[in-house]
Amino acid sequence: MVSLHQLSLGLYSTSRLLIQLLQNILKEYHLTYPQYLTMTVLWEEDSILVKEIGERLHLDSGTLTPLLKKLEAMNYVKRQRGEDDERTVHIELTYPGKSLQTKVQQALLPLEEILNEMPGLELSGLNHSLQSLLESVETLKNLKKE
Amino acid sequence: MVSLHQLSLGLYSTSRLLIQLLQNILKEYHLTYPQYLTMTVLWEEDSILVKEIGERLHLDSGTLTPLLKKLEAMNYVKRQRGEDDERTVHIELTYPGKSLQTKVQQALLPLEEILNEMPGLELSGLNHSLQSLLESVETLKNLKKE
DNA sequence: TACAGTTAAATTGTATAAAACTTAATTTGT
DNA sequence: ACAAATTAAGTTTTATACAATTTAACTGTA
Repeated sequence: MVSLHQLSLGLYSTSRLLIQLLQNILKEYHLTYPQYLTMTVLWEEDSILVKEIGERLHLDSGTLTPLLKKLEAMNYVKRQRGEDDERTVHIELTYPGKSLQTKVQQALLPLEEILNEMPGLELSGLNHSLQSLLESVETLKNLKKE
Repeated sequence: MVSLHQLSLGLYSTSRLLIQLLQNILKEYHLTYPQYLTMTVLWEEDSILVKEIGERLHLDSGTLTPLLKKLEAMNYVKRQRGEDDERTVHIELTYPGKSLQTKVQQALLPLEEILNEMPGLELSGLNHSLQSLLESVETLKNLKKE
């Protein structure tokens, strides 16, 4: 039986330390990690609702609204009320926001390569297990909602 | 080659969602997850320096100082300046802090069992890979310090 | 033994997270 | 049609994270 304590501490520590490495690279582009994540969602699919960004990153409006306002202030995104449904806000990339993609991805490549070549690390297996655990945890969260 | 983006997002999401499940249980004891982690360190070794707690949890004094003051306000720990070295602060469990251990661990057991029995989840392998990645990331962080 | 360098906490400032609540707009059930 | 329920963002509050700076205390060494 795996200790829940050890598993959660491992996830928590590894996640935070890896993000620190990433932020070190991202700071050159004035992006925090959650801001970068938001941009990656938009690079994959432009013009998307706040709610949809939240679903993909598991973040809610309390986190995203101020974050998106900062990205707007940096002129990386535009925010527009939906015409059909006035409750929604559509997020669109600006030209500077789009051009950022290549630069940021290039800047992250060296770290990606170093990690993939790290001896004794089997990242694809880890990645796969993580997705399974994520699904299980989501299932449990939804169960408790009833 | 495993995508750094996908790996970090998996770690980040899974960590946060799992912690949400844990907080749901911990709130009955008025503990947040980082406060719980701090208590687990003290349950393993009582009377320890802030710096040592920080090393085990990878947290610095900017996070721990206010957190420990809250635990002190709840009467779970005592904070004492070192007599030999006035710069240090020793953290000790109070009696209520010690008694909390059994209660909290009991309360977490059901979730631990559910996760261990989740079909398709191989937690011990995940746990092992996580520790390897954590070590690699620590190594990289230390390299960059130079 | 001065004293530059280091160390441990604390403080400051910025940016998340997430629960709880509010507001405005849309949907639904009858 | 229309009141009730739901939904999407935003706001508020509390608690991290963490970089950067500050302060006080300790240490090695010329």
